[in-house]
Amino acid sequence: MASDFRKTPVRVSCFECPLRQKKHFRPFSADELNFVSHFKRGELNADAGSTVIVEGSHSAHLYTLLEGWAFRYKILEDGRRQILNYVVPGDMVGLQGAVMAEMQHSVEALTPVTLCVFERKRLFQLFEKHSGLAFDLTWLAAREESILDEHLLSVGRRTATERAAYLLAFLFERGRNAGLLDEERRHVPVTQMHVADTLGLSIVHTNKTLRKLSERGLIQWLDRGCEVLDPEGLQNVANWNPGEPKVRPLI
Amino acid sequence: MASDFRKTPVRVSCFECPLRQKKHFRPFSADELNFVSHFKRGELNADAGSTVIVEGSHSAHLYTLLEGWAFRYKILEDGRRQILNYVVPGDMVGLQGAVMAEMQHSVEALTPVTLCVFERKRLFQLFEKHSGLAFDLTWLAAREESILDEHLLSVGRRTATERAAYLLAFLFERGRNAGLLDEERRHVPVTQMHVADTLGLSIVHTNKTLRKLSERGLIQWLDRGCEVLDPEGLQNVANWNPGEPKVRPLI
DNA sequence: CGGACGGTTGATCTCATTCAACCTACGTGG
DNA sequence: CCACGTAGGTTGAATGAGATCAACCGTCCG
Repeated sequence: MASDFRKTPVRVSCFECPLRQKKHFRPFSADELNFVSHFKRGELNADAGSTVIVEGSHSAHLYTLLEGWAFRYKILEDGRRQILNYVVPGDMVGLQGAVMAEMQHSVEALTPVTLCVFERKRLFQLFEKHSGLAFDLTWLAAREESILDEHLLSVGRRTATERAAYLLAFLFERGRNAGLLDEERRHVPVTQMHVADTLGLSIVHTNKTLRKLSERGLIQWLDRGCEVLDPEGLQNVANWNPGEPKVRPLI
Repeated sequence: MASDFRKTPVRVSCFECPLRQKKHFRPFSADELNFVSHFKRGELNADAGSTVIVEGSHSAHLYTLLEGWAFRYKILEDGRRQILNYVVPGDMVGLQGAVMAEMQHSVEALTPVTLCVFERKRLFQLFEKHSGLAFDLTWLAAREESILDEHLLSVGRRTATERAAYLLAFLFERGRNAGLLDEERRHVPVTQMHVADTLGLSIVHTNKTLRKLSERGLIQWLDRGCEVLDPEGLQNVANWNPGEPKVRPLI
């Protein structure tokens, strides 16, 4: 599983970072850009299905997803799995391991992914010399927190149909903001197993619930993934709205 | 609801902060202590049951809980409520509102509480001049995240009994570390309604589940609260362990 | 003294799990 | 080239965990 890694030296320079160009991300100052380009130590490539970070590990690195889809999850001893959140380009993973002792969750790639690798040791330099970036880091952590809040509300209090609608609307929104989805590419690369493990449902019931959403014309299920036909319809079913897409930081 | 506030000028000086003395919190440097004592603009007192922060508000403040128990929650339009996490002394609330636009959840007092009030505007000074405290802020955010991860695992994948055991073990642990509980005072001040809304269960089923835990001698339910008799027993039922209690930052 | 709040219990019902097939697409090795 | 295994998806039937409904009790409080 965690075998197909190619850890290469920096390939995409931060100066030409494809993410930075997108209007969804806040621009760096020249100074910050310079720092980040030194902070970045390399890139990590991993195939779909490979485990990028293992729960319990003490990694010397933290990462920003540069390309592809991934997800964070936890498992109980007997194998029950809960997917905690999804990772799209611009999201940071491994911060927990960096500021606390060890990782409390694992991360797995949904598609082939590329991650920027940063050295944990240098994190304190970021805090010391670049308060703007430090603030951004906190911003990202606060945002992850508010996403988890919404997921918790969903799993705890929404019905199966509402949950499924919420999740797909959420994934569509995130994918769109990260530039992974647009009018042509509307394909969210998850299996029904992923949906089940995110929503806290069995796979059979997930299947039946998704089928209902299909029949209502809100989504279309394809091979290993889902096409969101009516994002707003899903939002209505879930009684959720994503709020204005804000410019977000990137490290 | 949000009526019984007494916002007073600083009463407890940070120099004599009762929390700082406890060995669970990391000590401040003289410089940091000085900054924080200026950062703090006052105290907020609220009665049990009062709403301290309302979802959707744009508060000019952020807070650290100095005394008492509180909780964060979200509600759906039709009234379904999900409790997201509990707040104990030393925990910060309102950071979301400070770094992002507005609060995405509400906060309510479980007992009479005292909060230290900080001015949001000054937050950037903290990042600029006190990287150690900025790091601590990130540490706190990362920790909140890992707690939410565990809650999500619980609500999504644990059985009702496991969930209840986890929650009570968790609350006991947090209360103990924050100095709210000890050999004499073992009373966790929640109603069964709070437990239900945390676990995503109905109140009836929560009652029956808690009863089973009582019968097994793990807890004892009292008026408006619960006494944890066997924390380790609960941890075993839930298949959860809290890990080494680490020294934590405080702002 | 009435009402609100918190807790308790039994009966019934339903949403979701589990079990058990079965189907298709895909990849691998004989 | 076919045979087989695996991954993902689908469907019906049986079962069960938890929700809902409906009482009822004690305590506190205005």
